Amino acid sequence: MKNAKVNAQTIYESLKEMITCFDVRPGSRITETQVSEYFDVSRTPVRAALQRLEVEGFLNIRPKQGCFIRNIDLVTINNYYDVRLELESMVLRLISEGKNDQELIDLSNDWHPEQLNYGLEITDALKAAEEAFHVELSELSGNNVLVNYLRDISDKIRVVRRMGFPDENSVLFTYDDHYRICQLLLHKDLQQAIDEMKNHIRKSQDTANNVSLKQIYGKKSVFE
Amino acid sequence: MKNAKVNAQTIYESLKEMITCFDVRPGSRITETQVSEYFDVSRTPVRAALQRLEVEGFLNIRPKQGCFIRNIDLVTINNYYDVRLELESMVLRLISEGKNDQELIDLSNDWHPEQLNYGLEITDALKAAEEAFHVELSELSGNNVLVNYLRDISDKIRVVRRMGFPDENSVLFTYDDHYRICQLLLHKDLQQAIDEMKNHIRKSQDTANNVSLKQIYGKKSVFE
DNA sequence: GGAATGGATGTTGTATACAACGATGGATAT
DNA sequence: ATATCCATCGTTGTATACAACATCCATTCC
Repeated sequence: MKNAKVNAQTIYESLKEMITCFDVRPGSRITETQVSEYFDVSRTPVRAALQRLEVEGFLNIRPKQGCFIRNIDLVTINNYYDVRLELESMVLRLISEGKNDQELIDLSNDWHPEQLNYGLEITDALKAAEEAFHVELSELSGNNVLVNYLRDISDKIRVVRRMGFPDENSVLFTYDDHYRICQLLLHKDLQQAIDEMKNHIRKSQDTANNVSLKQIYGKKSVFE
Repeated sequence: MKNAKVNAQTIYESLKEMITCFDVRPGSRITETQVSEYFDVSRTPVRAALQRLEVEGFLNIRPKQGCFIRNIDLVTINNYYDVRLELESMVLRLISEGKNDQELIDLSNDWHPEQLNYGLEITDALKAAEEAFHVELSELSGNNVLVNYLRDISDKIRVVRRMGFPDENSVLFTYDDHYRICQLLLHKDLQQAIDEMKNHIRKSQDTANNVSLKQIYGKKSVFE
């Protein structure tokens, strides 16, 4: 890796990306020396990045032994989904009590099923946009604590969530769901908006549960 | 400070305690050198502790400038309380769907209004027990993600929460509330348990909003 | 043969020196 | 008097050396 402005921050971001995209295998071990040689820096900024990742729950540092990438655990993933369901419902409730109609209209238009702003292809950009929709929606709640927790959940379920696009049909459904939820909110139909959101999230959760984790664990790690 | 097994972990814990109890004033600046001299260690373990505290939101590290203790902000505190209300309701729902009757009975007995296990005096131990009750309750939900978020919330609202005991009466009410919530859950009366919990939490939130923050900001910082 | 021992190696934990950058204040020019 | 520049100092960021401990494996002892 070229040493173009590599610092603790960029190392942190790179490692986090590698971990959440499973470029390093869950359960595998990485050492500070390995990473520092990979990025061509000293151990100091690497340590900072690794320690932060440990606090955020992406890996586990065992004293004098090494850093072990956290295993995926379907029970925990489901726990995240359950909490997400509750918090996103809260988001909708707060939005319906506030007055952010213009922002809601904009968000709604972004996902208009006839405009297909993000295309129909299953690209990384589309998946990122799907994730961003939920974050932007939460920001309309006006509760930043809520936003931060939902961001954290997004980080933790990213991989399995991105497997929730098996075909183009699922993409169309996403446009429909997002658009409809916004419209229901605009028409102050909170309860149905919540129901739609729950279905929307449960769909993603179901595919997560059906995914064979073998395709994840089969990948080769970057640091091997 | 004597150098008896002072390491990054203990520095982290000490600093966190100081910050959440306002032994260091919000908004004030501390430097790595200050802290390292205070604990009589090098900057290295201090940096680890400070960086962790930054990730957890207790302070803000400005490059080449210093670490600034995060200010208390009543809006954010209220945001935490609002999310807490939602998540503790979820806890009750999950408990009512599970089967942890024995643990519930134990917890209930701990707070029996006629036994007064934790006394009537407004001590630190009592306040810690109040906090522990909610954590232990959440653990009965079986959802560890939920437990972690509630722990985080506890950390963030600790100070204002602990001001929610103005007199002995409030202590008695705490026994009543805790006991009643457990009993309602045991009798599968979920909705009323949730209502009681909401009242219980709102009481704490109200006192938080009425507290004059001056008594917090008036304290003298340890590192000055 | 099996268990205990001891050394070699690898890893994180800590101390320290230096680098990079921001802030401050005084000197100087206009 | 005011604005600009420059040097100094303080602070965090990084590199590196060393310390402490865990693990592994060969050797030794019974």
